[in-house]
Amino acid sequence: MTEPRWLQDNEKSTWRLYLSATRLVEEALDRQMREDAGIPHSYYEILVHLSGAEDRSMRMTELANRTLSSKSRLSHAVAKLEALGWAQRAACATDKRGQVAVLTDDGMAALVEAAPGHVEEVRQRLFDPLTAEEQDVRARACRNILSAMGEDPDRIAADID
Amino acid sequence: MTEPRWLQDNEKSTWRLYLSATRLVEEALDRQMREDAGIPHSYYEILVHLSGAEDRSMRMTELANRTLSSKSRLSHAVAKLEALGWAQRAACATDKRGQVAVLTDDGMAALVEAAPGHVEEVRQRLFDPLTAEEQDVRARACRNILSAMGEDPDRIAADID
DNA sequence: AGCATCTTGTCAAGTGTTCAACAAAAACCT
DNA sequence: AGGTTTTTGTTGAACACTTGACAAGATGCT
Repeated sequence: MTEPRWLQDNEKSTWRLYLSATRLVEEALDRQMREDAGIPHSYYEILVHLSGAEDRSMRMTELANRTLSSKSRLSHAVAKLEALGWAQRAACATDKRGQVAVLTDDGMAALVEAAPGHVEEVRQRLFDPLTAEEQDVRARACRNILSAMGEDPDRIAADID
Repeated sequence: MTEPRWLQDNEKSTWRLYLSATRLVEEALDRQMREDAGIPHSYYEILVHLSGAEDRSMRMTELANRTLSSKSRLSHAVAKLEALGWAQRAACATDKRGQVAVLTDDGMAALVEAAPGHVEEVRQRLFDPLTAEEQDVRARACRNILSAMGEDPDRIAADID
């Protein structure tokens, strides 16, 4: 067993800054969405992905992958959105095991209503405080981190599978 | 009502990369800690803060502030750590409302046991994939974001109140 | 075809978090 | 002093998520 690669003081600071910043941002986004639309930020993302899909619908598994969600989590989430009348489930035509989640008109309306406040929050928290160069470096850094975790940054950036 | 400042395509990509990277990192850290020590990453942070404090103890409210936690959340968390025998509550000498959380010897042992794996995970996910310059820019970016949210980056970086 | 294996989506139980309500003590007024 | 307001920390209920088990259907193998 080799000696752990402990963090240096400046690395500790970087680590604390990272943790605080990312958490506070996540928290701010979530709070804004809950106050504005009554749903967690992660549910909003489901609406966004559905709205951009063909027929406003997507297979559960694919939707889970794109929203970085487990199948179980997505299943619960869609159940909740269904109860709100913002999504519906339908049988999949080509796979009898399959389900597709569909964004309803009410769901689309809720999305349109919530979008401006959400975008403004994202801008204020994540873009306005950074210079263009810092934004570029951040994007590159995120790509490197994702690559190191076996993800394909291009796929994520373009939101395609 | 003015037109929302919608995100440009490249900003959308940046935003997706950021969201994916930060979430996957958080998830990896949490998973590692749960497998290694049986507690969430956020509970581990409590142990860390207590271990660095005078007498290995801290007032609940101060501990909540430093761990970016609500009082309620911390209260539940410490209850759990107490059940594990890793923390204890004690009355505060100077304020009869107050409680201090104390790290027990068992808690310290658990911390020492879990630390190497945790640090290694942090390194692999957040430091190894980035150049020194990218690390610097990230720290600066986090500072800017925190400042914009009304937090004091220096306080956070140094972990002092 | 028949049989094993994998995939899909759900569900129940357990865990962690938030929210609102609350009691007790401190701090702040005049 | 007496009364309001604030701070401190906990609690219970509702909510969100994870895990593991599961059934139904697809896929692969021979």
